[in-house]
Amino acid sequence: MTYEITIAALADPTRRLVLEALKAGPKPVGTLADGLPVSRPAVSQHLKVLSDAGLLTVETQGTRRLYAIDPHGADALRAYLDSMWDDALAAYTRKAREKAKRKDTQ
Amino acid sequence: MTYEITIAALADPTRRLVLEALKAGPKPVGTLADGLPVSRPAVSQHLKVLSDAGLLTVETQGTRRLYAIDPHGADALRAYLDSMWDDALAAYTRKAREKAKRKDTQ
DNA sequence: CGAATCCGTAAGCACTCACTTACGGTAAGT
DNA sequence: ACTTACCGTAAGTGAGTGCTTACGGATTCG
Repeated sequence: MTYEITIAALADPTRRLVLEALKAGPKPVGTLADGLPVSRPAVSQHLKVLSDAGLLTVETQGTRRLYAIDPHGADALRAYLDSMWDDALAAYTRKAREKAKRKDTQ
Repeated sequence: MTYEITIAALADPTRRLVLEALKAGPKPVGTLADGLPVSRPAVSQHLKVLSDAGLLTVETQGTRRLYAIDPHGADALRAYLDSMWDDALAAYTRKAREKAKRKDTQ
């Protein structure tokens, strides 16, 4: 899964509430909607977005559908943040070191 | 800085392009705009959003303004991802272990 | 087989937001 | 002082999206 879709999925506050609710464990759609400030169809749409982003897993049990957090759903996003900010931090420290060296040789 | 603003700032593709461009080092607004598919005012607006999110630092040099990646800008977001998905992973492995145990005692 | 439950999807609407052009303000060069 | 370069902001517009109500499909229970 690409990290772009993951960021877009996490950008919505209601979808983050869904994830928070799922931290306690898998839940069906109706139960999730009861604890959220939006309607059940809205929750269903958010669950689709989160699933497409690879953040959730689905398990069908009869007419119910159990949604759960995918433990590896945020891996790509974490890798992106690491690559972006590790490079930035390296450039930062390198520049700071050069600055110190210049000051040293003066 | 709260992670919500960080996610919202990173959700836009053009803003991610700005960050990619700044990986090579600090740049003024005009130089950034030359390498991006949008106008200079658009870049200026994106830079404001990124700065408000704590992802960028600004340094004024005469009439020019040098923007650079803040090395600690994504810390809050990383902490959020860690707390959310470490818990999910713990719950997942715990459940898997219980499942194995049940199978064991059968 | 019929009723009820659980859920996803379609259609429509209001709102947000990314973009553009136009403008004004500040610092450097002649 | 005047011009030029660099930049932020205001105003307006169009596309994207999160929400609702309404509807239809699938499964379970009587």
